[in-house]
Amino acid sequence: MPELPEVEVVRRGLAEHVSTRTIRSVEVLHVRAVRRQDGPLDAALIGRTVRCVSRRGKYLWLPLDDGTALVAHLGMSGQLLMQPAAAPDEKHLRVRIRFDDGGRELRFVDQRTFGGLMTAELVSDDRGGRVPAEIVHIARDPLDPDFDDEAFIDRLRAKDTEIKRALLDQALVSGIGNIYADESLWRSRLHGRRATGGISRAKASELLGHVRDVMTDALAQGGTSFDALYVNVNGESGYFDRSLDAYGQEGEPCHRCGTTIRREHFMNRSSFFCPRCQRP
DNA sequence: GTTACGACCTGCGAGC
DNA sequence: TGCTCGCAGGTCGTAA
Repeated sequence: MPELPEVEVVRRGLAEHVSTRTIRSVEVLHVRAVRRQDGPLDAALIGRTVRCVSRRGKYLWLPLDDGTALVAHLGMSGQLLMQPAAAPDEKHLRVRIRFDDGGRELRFVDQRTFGGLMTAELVSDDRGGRVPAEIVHIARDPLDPDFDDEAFIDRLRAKDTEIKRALLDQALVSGIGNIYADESLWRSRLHGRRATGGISRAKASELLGHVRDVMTDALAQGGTSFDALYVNVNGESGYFDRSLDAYGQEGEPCHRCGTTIRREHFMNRSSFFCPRCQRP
């Protein structure tokens, strides 16, 4: 489950490998990987030069020299790999992009096909930055220098829903998935089913601080990897899974109070929490 | 306008 | 050994 730290690891790796390179060919091996693309992907990309690599939340995009961008979302199992042309194809290779310098090619590999690539026009956001039109509804993420803490707290407390549901709402705050939602709530001693309206400003601010901390910690360790699905552009795994306090810890003692961590179903997924530290 | 929920998809492990 | 079923979960479309 690539969340913000994992996507940022990928962005940094891509930036080293694709900036200023010109696309020579595009090969789509699975149509579902380009289901959100309007028109042929190759026609939109061939001959275009990549300027840099940008990110908002879990979305990555490569601004191109014609004012458009190649947008990527990794979904649950997507990988963007830089591979030598001679390297054997991955089992779940979906899209291959070659560059005119003949160097390493960019491969989009995705087992569960929840991720995908598309091109989009770049439009201005609320601060004058340029973002793909398809993702203007995605909120800034907590590591974005322009993230507005006070506005987030206001909108969070104004919502009529549960706190974990709000954390996973990418239109409110982006980049948080199931893993870091559970970790942030554990650090904040909040149960995910707590009503957003009942959260004080101070508690909401504390929660936001923990969201930032857990993401920063994960980023420093190369992200969270449970298996070979979650890797950087060189196919290497991160180590943050060894630092998790709640997610995946069902049956283990809470690192704070020793109470057994429990799991419950919530929003068609699993939530992990300490029943003593995080009371509903 | 806001919220909730089902569908999408594939590989793996458990159970029979 | 082989089959079935549940589980993992991010995003979007639709219903309420």
